[in-house]
Amino acid sequence: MKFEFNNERPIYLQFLEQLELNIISGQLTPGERLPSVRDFALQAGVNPNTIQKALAELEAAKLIFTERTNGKYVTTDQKLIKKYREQFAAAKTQKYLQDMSDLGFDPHEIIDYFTKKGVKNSEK
Amino acid sequence: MKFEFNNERPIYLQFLEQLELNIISGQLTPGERLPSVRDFALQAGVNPNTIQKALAELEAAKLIFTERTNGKYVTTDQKLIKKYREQFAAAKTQKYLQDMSDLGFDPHEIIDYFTKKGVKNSEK
Amino acid sequence: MKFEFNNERPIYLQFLEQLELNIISGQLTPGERLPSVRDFALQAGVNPNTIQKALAELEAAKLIFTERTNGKYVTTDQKLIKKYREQFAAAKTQKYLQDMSDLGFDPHEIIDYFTKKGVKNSEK
Amino acid sequence: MKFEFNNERPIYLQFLEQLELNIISGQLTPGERLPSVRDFALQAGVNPNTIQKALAELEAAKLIFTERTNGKYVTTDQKLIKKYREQFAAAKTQKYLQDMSDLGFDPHEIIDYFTKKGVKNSEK
DNA sequence: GTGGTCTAGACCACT
DNA sequence: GTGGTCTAGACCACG
Repeated sequence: MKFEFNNERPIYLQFLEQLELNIISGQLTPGERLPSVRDFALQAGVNPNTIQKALAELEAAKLIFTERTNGKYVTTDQKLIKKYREQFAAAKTQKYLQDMSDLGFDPHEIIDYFTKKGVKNSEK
Repeated sequence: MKFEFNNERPIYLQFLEQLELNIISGQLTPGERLPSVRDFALQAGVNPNTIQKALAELEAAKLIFTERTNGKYVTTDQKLIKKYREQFAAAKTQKYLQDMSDLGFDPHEIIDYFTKKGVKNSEK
Repeated sequence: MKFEFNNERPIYLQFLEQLELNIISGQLTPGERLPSVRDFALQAGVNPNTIQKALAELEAAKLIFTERTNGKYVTTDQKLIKKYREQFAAAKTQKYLQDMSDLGFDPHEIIDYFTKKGVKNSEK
Repeated sequence: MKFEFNNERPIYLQFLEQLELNIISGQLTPGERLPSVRDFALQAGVNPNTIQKALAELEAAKLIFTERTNGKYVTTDQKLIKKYREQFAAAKTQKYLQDMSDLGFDPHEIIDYFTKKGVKNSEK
């Protein structure tokens, strides 16, 4: 796993989001054991406290759980993962439509614009 | 004009973006005089300095200009506005595609997913 | 006479400096009658008050004088004009040398740099 | 570092320029850590906000960058620094030649005038 | 009345 | 301790 950060937003948030993405996209499989906080910190080149903070929030969201003394694991609740994935996709799509509509594109234009750009990508 | 802010991000940035959107979407016409800094501050319910900071950045981006002692105006450079509009749309689309792809949707799925949501909108 | 202003500095100052330059460079001859405040204002496209303020300062510097009810005239004191011209040139040169030296150019480099640029101009 | 201000121009601009000069003249080395905003404010005897404003502009110009919670640093992009140095020198030289020419000195006189003053300096 | 600058002082998130 | 944001309030030059 690779992590990249910029200075505009809190590092713990960026780490959190990138890890969350790895979980809900299926790149980390349900039940998989996570690296230790220390390892994460080394990998990402940040302070262990920063990792702690991020993992604590992911645990609050039930996307990971801690087994006492054994480490942290990706949730095995596949329904939950799917739910998050759906939520994410819906939210992003909603936001995208809103942004384009704010820009003055009407729905037809948005679809045109989008498919033009999208098709390019899909042909790579 | 209405302004709404949350406290996740700096107010001046949110104000800046909302005003920028009004300009590049054409809701504010080129050459139009903007409300005074003080009026904006009252409207938005924030301190005039906060408005000032946002407007200074928009001026640096050439989207508005100042006439000494007379007020601030939307740029009359329509090409520039169009350029920003294009950039904005491209960036948002790019980001949306990236987000969805990170989520594990492959390009065809994205288009399907999108058009499903998009078509709903276009039939309103 | 043509006047051009930008919005960064007070208009009356810019007008003042441009007029002063016209006097000490000899473009306006000693004793020459100046246009009326109103005419200046029309020519320059600014408020008559702005012109007044500038002319008042030039009068304080003795570069122009007022003949009651007859208008304003360029000073006839050629020594004074020459003195200003000298002062101006010395100040500008001094400042230029200071600036370049602050930039880390040593005197030889300055002369080289300058003559290179200067010669280009003189061959136009 | 010493800072001196007059009240003819905004303090933040004067501070900005003096710091910029220190960077492009090489007095501050690439990658060097700057004093904290608060320290600068104490040194210069002004409000931290004033310093902040100046530094924000230097950051926009890429001459410095911020490391979150750690401080601000001089850019490490030496090419950029050189570019600014060149621009500065060219602009100052251009302006000087323009000023002298406005004063009625023709190009040869300018060079004579300048070398007279310049040579004095170089023999110090 | 307009924008611009500045201060004093406060609070916040981050590491 | 760091930078960043925000407020309240003040003063100024300009036209």
